[in-house]
Amino acid sequence: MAPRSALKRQVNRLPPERRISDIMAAAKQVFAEKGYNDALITDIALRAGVVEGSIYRFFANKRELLVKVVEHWFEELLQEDAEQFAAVRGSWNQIRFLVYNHLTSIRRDPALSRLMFQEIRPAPDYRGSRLFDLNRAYTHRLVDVVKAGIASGELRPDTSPSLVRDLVFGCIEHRTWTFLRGEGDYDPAETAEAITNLVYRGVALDEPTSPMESVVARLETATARLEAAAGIAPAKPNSPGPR
Amino acid sequence: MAPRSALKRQVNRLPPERRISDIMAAAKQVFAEKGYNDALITDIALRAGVVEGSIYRFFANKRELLVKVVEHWFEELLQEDAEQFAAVRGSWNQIRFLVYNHLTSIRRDPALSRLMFQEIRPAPDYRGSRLFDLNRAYTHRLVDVVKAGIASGELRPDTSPSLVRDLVFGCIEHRTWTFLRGEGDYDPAETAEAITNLVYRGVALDEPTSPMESVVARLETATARLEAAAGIAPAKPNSPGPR
DNA sequence: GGCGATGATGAATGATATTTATTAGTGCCG
DNA sequence: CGGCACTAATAAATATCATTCATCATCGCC
Repeated sequence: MAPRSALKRQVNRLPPERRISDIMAAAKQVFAEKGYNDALITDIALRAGVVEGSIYRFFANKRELLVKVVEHWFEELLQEDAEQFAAVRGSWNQIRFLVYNHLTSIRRDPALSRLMFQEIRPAPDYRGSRLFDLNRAYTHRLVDVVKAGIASGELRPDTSPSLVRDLVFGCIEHRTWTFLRGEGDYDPAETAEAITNLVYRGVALDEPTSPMESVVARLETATARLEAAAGIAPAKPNSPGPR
Repeated sequence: MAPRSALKRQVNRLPPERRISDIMAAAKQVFAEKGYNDALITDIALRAGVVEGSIYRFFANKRELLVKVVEHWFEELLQEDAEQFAAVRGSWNQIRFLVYNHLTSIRRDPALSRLMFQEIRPAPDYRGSRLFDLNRAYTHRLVDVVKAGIASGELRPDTSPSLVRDLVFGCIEHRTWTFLRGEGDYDPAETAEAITNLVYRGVALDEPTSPMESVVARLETATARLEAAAGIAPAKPNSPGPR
């Protein structure tokens, strides 16, 4: 066939790992700035210093690139606070820690959180994907907390751990949509405290009694309010649940 | 310029209202079946018996068409159960009614619910849109329930109504994602009961006591289970209704 | 029964993701 | 050393839609 061009071509000779990470870094920026649909492969290629076609050597298509970028972010998220969490004692403090952490993660990376909620999770191939497993591990910490709380006799034995998980993470996501659309802000400490109190009352046999642990306390910006609320609570034991 | 075609054209002469409703009906089907992105204007036009260009006489673009379709659906949803709800007494029953209704609406129209959650709500122009107002009205009923419950002394005075709203609707949406992706199902009655009990305990001064009202009971698909659970609850009459 | 006005038509346009023919490098074998 | 085959980068071409617009069918009016 006829030659397509007579121009001399510049060839990018960086090693593949480097080009991949350049592409992913560029993609992360562009997806975050413009969202999935408005992010152009051309933009990403330009910012990564490669040409469109090169992206397709490493990623099957635009969506796979998105998935890889979000996976990478989520993996970091998951590791970040594992040892901190291990030090927290008591159901109330543990729930609060996880709520606070989630609120903080969303606030730190609203654009990627949005991509996760809006583009990744609703997709029909989400279940079975790596991100599904990662997210499961992430939210499962709360399930374990509830199970442990039941086992130790602190929480009602008829509590459904997965329902608590949906209650907590659902509430957080619902509450953060305004922020995710760029229309407002929230105080993670204050919000975490309010959510935790409400949920804890729903699952505990007694009102919160665990001492505020230092790990958690350090995260607080509204400690005074918290202690006031803890003082109010009437300590009335509950009847055992249905079934 | 040169004529574009020598073929005789068939002209659709239905009245505009009819063509608009045909287009919206077709769009509703196609969006529901394929989702926003994979729905082609060509498909919609074909199914509506009009030509692509005609759609643009009535709708500025594909997205406006989507918004109008979802608005239409949501408006019906909002009216449907207003008088039913008015008959429900007691915070527990009211919360349960709203939760049950939402779970049922999602289950009845998963595709449109998805479009609402995935395409409409995250958009930057959502706030200020008609759907924002409609959704606000929809969820505000729960806010009113909580406010009334506080006023009547049934619920804790330090309860945040908007937090309860986010807790409840967030939980429901989180819990329904599996179903929305077409991967499972749930029993609205059972789920509503579980959510309501958990949330109610978090906000109530005492354990749930309202009798199951007939309006709610009629909606049940798992009546037996519900009544068993109700049998357990200590029968203590409630303070009078809202306001 | 011609004459504008109205609005329906569907081919053209434009924007983008993706594919592919082509070519720049790279190293091996003679 | 110098062609030669292989790999991988390039950018032009293609494919897929949403959207626009020049044209024309139809209707009401005279």
